[in-house]
Amino acid sequence: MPRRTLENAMQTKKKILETAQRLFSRRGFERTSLSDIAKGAGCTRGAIYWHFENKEELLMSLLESLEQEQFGMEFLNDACDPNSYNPLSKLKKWLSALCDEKNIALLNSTLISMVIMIFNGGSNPELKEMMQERRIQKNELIAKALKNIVSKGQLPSDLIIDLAVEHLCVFIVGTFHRSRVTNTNVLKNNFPLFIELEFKAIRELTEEKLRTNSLP
Amino acid sequence: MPRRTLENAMQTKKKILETAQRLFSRRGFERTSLSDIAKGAGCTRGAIYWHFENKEELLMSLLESLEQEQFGMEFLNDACDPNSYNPLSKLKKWLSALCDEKNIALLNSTLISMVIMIFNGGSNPELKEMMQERRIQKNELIAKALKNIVSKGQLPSDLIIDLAVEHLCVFIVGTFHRSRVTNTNVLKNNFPLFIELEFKAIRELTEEKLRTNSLP
Amino acid sequence: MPRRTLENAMQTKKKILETAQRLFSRRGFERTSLSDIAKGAGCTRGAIYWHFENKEELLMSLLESLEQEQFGMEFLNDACDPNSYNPLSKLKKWLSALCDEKNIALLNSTLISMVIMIFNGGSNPELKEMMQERRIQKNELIAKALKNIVSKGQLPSDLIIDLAVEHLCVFIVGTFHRSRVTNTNVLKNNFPLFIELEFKAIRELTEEKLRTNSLP
Amino acid sequence: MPRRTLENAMQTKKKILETAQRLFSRRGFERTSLSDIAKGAGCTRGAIYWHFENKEELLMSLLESLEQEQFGMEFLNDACDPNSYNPLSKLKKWLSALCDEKNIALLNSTLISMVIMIFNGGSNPELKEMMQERRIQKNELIAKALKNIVSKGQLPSDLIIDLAVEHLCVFIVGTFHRSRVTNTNVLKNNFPLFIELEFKAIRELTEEKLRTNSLP
DNA sequence: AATGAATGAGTATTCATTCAT
DNA sequence: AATGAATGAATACTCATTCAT
Repeated sequence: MPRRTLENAMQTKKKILETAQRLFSRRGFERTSLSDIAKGAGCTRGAIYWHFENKEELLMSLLESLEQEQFGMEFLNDACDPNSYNPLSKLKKWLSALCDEKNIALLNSTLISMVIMIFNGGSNPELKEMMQERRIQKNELIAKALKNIVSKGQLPSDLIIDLAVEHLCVFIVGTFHRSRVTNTNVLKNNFPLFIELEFKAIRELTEEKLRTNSLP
Repeated sequence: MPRRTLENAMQTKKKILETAQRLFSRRGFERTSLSDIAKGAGCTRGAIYWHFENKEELLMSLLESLEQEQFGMEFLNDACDPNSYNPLSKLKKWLSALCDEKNIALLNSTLISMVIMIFNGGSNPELKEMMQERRIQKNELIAKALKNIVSKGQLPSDLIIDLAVEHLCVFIVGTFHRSRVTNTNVLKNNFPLFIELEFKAIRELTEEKLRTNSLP
Repeated sequence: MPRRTLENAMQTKKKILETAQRLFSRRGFERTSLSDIAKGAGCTRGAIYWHFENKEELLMSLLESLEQEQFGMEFLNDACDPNSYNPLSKLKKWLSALCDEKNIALLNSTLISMVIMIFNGGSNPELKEMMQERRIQKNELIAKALKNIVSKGQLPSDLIIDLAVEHLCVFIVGTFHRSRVTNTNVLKNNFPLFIELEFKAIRELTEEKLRTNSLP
Repeated sequence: MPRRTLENAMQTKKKILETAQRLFSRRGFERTSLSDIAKGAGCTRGAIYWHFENKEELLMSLLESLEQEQFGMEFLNDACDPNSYNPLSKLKKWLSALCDEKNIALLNSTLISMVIMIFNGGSNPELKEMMQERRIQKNELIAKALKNIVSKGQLPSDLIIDLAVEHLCVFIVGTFHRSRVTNTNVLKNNFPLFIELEFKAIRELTEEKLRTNSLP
């Protein structure tokens, strides 16, 4: 039963995207055939090719939608704003958003695992590079936020920014991946606590570094 | 020129395994064909089928060898030993091993990325479960070590073990993944420092939790 | 902006035909898709189907237009006219037309190559037969012209018509194909000369045949 | 029923080649699918891919075999040999070979029509260029032969080589194509005669050119 | 112990065609 | 008169697997 109106066409496209997301996440890009997607979306392979150039473009379309689903990025941007009154709290809010219900749901049920897989699998070098670049940009944003926080006196003025960024990244990445695989709620329930500890650690970073270095 | 006996056969098998490891790590399981492996190993597809049931079994053989390449596990076991004089230092040593040259090399160049990919991609459910189980076991081992350390008075007696395990795991997993993707040496060069900070955080965990909970 | 009536429709059809001619000639029938044609004509596939039954019918429409673009046929007809004063010069004029600028352009840039290709490729048997018939008709026309020329005393009365037709056809076909592939101007620049030589040869045909046959 | 011995494998390859030749000639390259060939050869598509890289390579293999089936090339080479006693007769022999039974059979029943089609159809630009080059080489060979014949005094010393080559080529190409499409035996039966006339024409070429040029 | 030949199912992609709007 | 959406069959090609030798 062919759909002919614009409305129906949009629905078809949406269904294809949804199915692709579901299947790519579940089985991975390679192991998902366009046949599978077509079957799942209730249309033919041909219909997919009407809406998308090819399989890769379908993936790219999916990834673009990821961009817009990023939670809490406004908080990170706020933390970089020199006019912000309390950038530290903004940064903490951003970290909190990483572990809230909605984000965890995103992590577990959607594109993320696909993205990780694509990134880890050697699949698409261009895609990989694109992601690498995005990571670097985010690191720079974090550095900027930290500098801003230091300038507001909320973190020690002798903070070694690179080190702090790295420590924060380890914490973020760890939280991210741990959230995906753990089956307890320990992390989720204690995330505010962990955040506090994280900033305590950052605050003591320089001092601790001096102490460590002075050891034999 | 007839290949003479066992010796040569073993060499063929070894070459197949090495090539498979290299290619699976680089391109992923799906995108690596037996033809590729055969070509890389200097034999024919048929030869692979002499040594392995099929492609999956070849993968499994590879994974078994992973087990034996785990670095530093003896330190974690030592940290659990009630007779150990200084279990905390053992635990620190285990953590250190995670970020030393050899382990980083392992992370970046071998099976690990393959495993992650296989784990993230839904390829093999049994494989996934097997890995989940191993993770739980390791968590329990860490819990045991922490309890042992507490009993030796090296960590506060009111330490909330679950919380500490989780915090440590976030740190470990974060370090692990961050090592794989970063292109700077910041993490590697400051790992001892990060470990010290980690234990400082753990030491303050309970106290901080009480303070956080008492907030409005 | 509504396309107003017949005028625009005709223009669309014309554009489709032009594009089809160009693309069929360039890439061949099989390798040209209706999508390509639609794109080239600035319309959609659907529009093509409004004007033509299907791809084959589009081709047939194109071929019909070939009929009318035949250059110089009036000269050949003139050469057959018993009332013609100088049929030989008419025949020469017809041959000349075969190699003039316009015809060469036609040969190289239009349907002809398509026709040859279709004819050589077994695509359409009916088409093939249609062309075969046309060739026979043309041969008969040439025979008629030669007889007329003989009757006017412009060629020897003992001319073996069949032989002369064949010789002329070899010359025509050779010129035709050679024009298409050569990249020099030698043929084009010397065509009048070649025509003179051709008739010289025809004039000596019978005599030469007798000589040849009398050899051991 | 899989074939396993070398002998059988060769037979399979041969059958594939034969079928491909037959089908390519009959229906053209594009319109012949590997499925058709496999069916005709009594094997699977996979078997074709065992013996040939892809469809194009299968075609190339076929074309290479054409090279070796070229009749009479030794005569053309002989005609170029400065030590040849009678190069003119060698050249005539080469022309004769073009129209003998065996060659005509080749023309009508084998690869030739495929080659023509491929050449006319825009199919493969590389293939086209390859053929163009071969044609140029052959022209040069003919020029060489004519010069040799002139040097032996068998053709006038003022012969304009380029012109003679072109005239000969028109004759050859015309004969070639006319042989393919005609349904009478006139050409075949009188070919020696036509050759004699051809050389008569060439002999008079320069003289005739001077006469033509001096016309108003 | 290993090769070389072959199978057959599966994959992405193309394209002529249809048809509601 | 023409569009845009969709179908479905066909196509070249890949690859895990089988098996006689």
